[in-house]
Order: sequence, then C-alpha cells, then structure tokens
Amino acid sequence: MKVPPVKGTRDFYPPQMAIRNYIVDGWKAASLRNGFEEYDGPIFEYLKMYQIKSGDEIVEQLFNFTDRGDRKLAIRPEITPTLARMVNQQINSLPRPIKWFSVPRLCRAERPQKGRLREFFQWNIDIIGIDDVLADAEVIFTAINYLQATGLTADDIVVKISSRKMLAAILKEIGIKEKDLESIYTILDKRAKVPDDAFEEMLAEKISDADIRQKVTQLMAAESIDSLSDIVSLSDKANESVDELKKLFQLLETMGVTDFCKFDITIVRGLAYYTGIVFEIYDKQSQLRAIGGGGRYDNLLKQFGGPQVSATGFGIGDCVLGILLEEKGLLDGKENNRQIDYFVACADKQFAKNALEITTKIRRAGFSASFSYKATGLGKQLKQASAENAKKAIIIGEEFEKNQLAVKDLESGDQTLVDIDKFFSQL
RNA sequence: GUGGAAGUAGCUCAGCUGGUUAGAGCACUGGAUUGUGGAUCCAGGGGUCGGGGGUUCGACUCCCCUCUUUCACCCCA
Repeated sequence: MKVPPVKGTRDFYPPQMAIRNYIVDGWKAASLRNGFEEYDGPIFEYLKMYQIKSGDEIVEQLFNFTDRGDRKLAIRPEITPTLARMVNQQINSLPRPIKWFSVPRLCRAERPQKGRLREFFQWNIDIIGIDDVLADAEVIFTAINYLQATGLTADDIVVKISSRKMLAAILKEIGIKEKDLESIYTILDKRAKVPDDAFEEMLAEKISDADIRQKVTQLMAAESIDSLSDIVSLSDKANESVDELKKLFQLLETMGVTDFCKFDITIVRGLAYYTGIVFEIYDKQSQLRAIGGGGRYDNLLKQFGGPQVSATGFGIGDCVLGILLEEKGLLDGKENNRQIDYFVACADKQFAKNALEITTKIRRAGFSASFSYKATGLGKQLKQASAENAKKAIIIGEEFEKNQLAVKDLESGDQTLVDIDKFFSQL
C-alpha cells in the first residue's frame, strides 16, 4: 500500500535538509550574535491558548484534536502564546531584559499556496521587559543582520516601518472613535494590497463621514513622517509617538541599516495585539510580498494572565524566504554540504581487514571517514571518494606491507607515501 | 471554504484530429578500467501515463468524479 505525503507538507531529502539547515543555522547564528537565547516549548498546547488572542474563527485554521483525557488540544500555529505562557510562569525570576529566540516547527490548516504550506519553520525573536524603541531597533537590526548575512542587499528587500500608537492618535485626532480603531486597522492594512477604488469602498462601509474619510485617505498617502503635520494638526499624544518613530530611525541610522528601512504608514499588521512600532519586510522585486514582520505588543503578557510587561518581537517563515533566496541564487551550492575527511580505499582484497581497522582508527581520532562496501577496482573507489566529497583518500595496498599508506589529496591530486605511525600522530 | 490551470520514468519534458510493444535528456546501476577520481563511451534497470468510473472495436489522448500540485480569493498569527 502506497501512502502519499500529506497535503501541504514537505519531505526533506538530504539536499533540501542541507538548505533548511543553512537557513535555520543562519537564524540561530544571527540570534546569538545579537544576544538572544534559545527557548522552545511543546508542539501542542491547549486549544484555548490560541483563542485568547485570535478568537474562535482561528479554530478552523489550525489542527486540533482531543486527547484520551478529553483535553482539547491544538498543534501550535505560532509560538508567541507559548512564549507568553512561559515568560508569565517565571516572570518574577527572569533577569531582564528577556531576549529570547526560537525556531519552532509550526502547522496551520490553511490551503497551501506559494510560500505558504501547512507545516513550516519560523524564526521568532522577542525582547521582553524593555519599554524603549531601542529594543524595537535592535529587533529590526537583528532581522536585517540575518538577511544581509544571506547575501541580500537593500536592493532586494525593504523594511517598512510605522507605529500603531501614532496611527491611533492621529485617527482619533481626525475623528475616529476608539471602538472603531480595530476594524479600521483591518481595512488600512489592505491599503497597499487593493486598488484605490476598492479601498475607498471598504472605507466608506465603515466611515460614513466623507470629510473623515478623505482625511484618512490623505493620511494613508503620506510619504514621510514630517508630512503628517501637513495633513492633520498633531495632538501632544500624536507628537509623542511621532518623536518615538523618529528616534527609532535615528537608532537605525546609528546601526547602519537605514538603507533597508523606510517609513510606510500603510503598515498596520492584521493582528489586533500590536500596540506600538510595527514593521514588515518585503521583497522589492516581486511587488508587495511580505517575508516577515513584527512589532511591539505591550499587552500580550497581561492577556495571558500575567502582569503588564512591554514586549517587542519579530517573526519570519522559511517558505517565502526560501523562495526569495532561491530566486536570488543565494542558495547555490548550499544543497550539498556533505564532506568527509578521509575515504579509505583498499587496492587489494587481502588488505580489507586492515582498511577497516584504519577507517575505525581515523573515526576514533575524531575525523570522518568512509569506505566502499564492495571490493571494486581502485578507480571505482576513488570515484566514490569524489562523489562523497572526501578531502583525502587513503590507499591501502602493497605499501601497507612496509607499514605505509598512500595519502592522496583529492583536490590537488598530490599523493604521498606516509608511515602509518606518522600518519596517526599527525592527525 | 470559492474559482482558474496542471498531473506521462527519481527529475525536466516529448508523445499528431483516439490506433500496434509509451520515448528523450539528466539521474541511478553495471561495464570499458584487477593501483589512481571528477570526463568520455557502451549497456541496463526503472512507468497499472495521479487514482476510480464511463464512452469506444480500441483511451496517455474524449467525458464525469476524486486526489495532489499550482495561481487568484478568504485568511494571514
């Protein structure tokens, strides 16, 4: 009986696994470089954990099941709730700032499409306990720091940045009521993704006052932070968050990454819980493809039963990123990272036992070594050595009688005779 | 969940308006090569043509259903 792979999943054969590792290792290295510590949680949690943040409609978008103890559980579709739970549990004993990262394997029961599968990996970094845009800047820097390490440049990607706090203050200034903010955000989030008239239509459904609507449209067309005051007179509260955003850009300048960053008021993020700085990373070439995003969420820990603690973070999945890196040719050669130190070739069957002994000894000394299972000709064995990307081949044949090995450098082709004792003492 | 497109060897694909035993390149295995690799040449294995049903003397080809992939929506944590 042949069973197909499950819809929306991937099999990682060695070449794909090598690429996955390349990406994940890069994430981990960038995290550690920037002072983050790794954590992880279980791959399933109580279903209600995901309803706290996102409501009931989320249930059909995740894989859920009931265990034998009648517990309603779900495979994690994100790790932020787990992070909130873990941090809350030890909030009083964790040294601040809490700078943690994770590379969870996540599942979502969505319909698969390009850059979006039902099982994927996501890099998350979070800074908890620092109520300062410096933390937001550091998160953004860390993301860019990784992306640069892959070879991506400011010509390839852009980090679009805005502030929910600022947007809320200005919208209120314009005349939007506090209770309507949430639903307006959802519409504004689509500003760059839908045509002008469709946007106007959506807006009209929510805002009946034409003057207010016009102000909102003007606001969403603002090109720079400074031009905001031309559209509306800013309240003290709005000015405060404008200054905060400006400070963020100054910090990013000090960090040397302003080439990658751009103010973009249309960045709102669909998620309800963002409270301050928000940002999304886009591929410049293929217009408007978000490859990752994040922002400040100062109320989340409280929502999960903890104290009010400020937090800011960022997440990026492996699917879209992988496609982007592939398109840019930045994964070339990454699919084969196999490499062994020595390939032990046996030139004559009578030395088979000795060859196995030598192989074992090399392995015991901490080096990787391989050999052929079949007693084929030396040519075949060297061919195998090349195929396995061995650095050197050890040839065991008649010279073995004189306690010598032929050591061949497979890159240069140089070959030397070495005494066995000397070979091992120089390993 | 809604709509469009596609599915032939491990991969990329060819296969005429329905007609005999479904092909190529790459990959894989073996040989040329019993002490010297990456190249070259030769040979070989590998397909219920995604699956099921229907039309037909006859289906890879036409029709229906289904699965999977993919694109656009919904959603995006």
